[in-house]
Amino acid sequence: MNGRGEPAVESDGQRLRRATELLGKKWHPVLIRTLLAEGALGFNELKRHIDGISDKVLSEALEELQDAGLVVRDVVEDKPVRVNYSLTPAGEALEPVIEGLVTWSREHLSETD
Amino acid sequence: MNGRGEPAVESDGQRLRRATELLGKKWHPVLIRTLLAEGALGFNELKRHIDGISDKVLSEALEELQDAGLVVRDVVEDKPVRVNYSLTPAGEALEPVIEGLVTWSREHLSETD
DNA sequence: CAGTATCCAAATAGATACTG
DNA sequence: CAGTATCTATTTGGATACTG
Repeated sequence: MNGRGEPAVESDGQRLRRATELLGKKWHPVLIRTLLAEGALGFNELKRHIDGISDKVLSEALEELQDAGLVVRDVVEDKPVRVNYSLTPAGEALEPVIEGLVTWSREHLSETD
Repeated sequence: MNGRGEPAVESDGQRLRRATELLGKKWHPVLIRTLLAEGALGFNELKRHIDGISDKVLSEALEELQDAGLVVRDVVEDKPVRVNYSLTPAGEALEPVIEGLVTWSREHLSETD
């Protein structure tokens, strides 16, 4: 099936691009790493962990991570409402990849750029 | 030493950011992956492997990868001159990380975005 | 507490044409 | 073959103020 030369399934190259595009966003890696280390956190809690991020940018980043299926948003109906953010299994599965990046960076990226 | 709270060495967070910033550039991962698979390649050769990249963008990307210490440029004095690009050990050390990303993407990133 | 709305600046990428 | 020069478009990130 599929008459012309178009690949029937997504290529590794495309997959790699989508993964690096996602992790290349300025705040995504540190957000994921924080949730890996701390478990579920509320919006402002997360914000305090990150340092330097604005409400708007945090809000956008969390939306993107939800859309990608890495983070779940859980609304706890209290007064005032509380919203918890935590990783999905897909998000948790990034742990070895992220640690690989940290290790690679430590061993091969000069500190003086 | 170092009186105030500034970290004496770069934190893992900063390292992670520098690594993902580098790999988050649109063409860097596929460039690295191509050089991993093919070894040394000339400018136009590399360009043919990539598909869709312009001279300018390829040229800039290669410069950035050299500056980061992942790629070496080797000028062969022929007529016409030939310039080979290949990976440094630091570049080659990315192989498992990149394969980890591909695998993670295949297993956890939905194809329908 | 958990966000939105605006407006703005900078970084990134691409098209196209030209050079030694 | 191996690039550089321009100009433009798009994407991303940030400051600030406001809302339920």
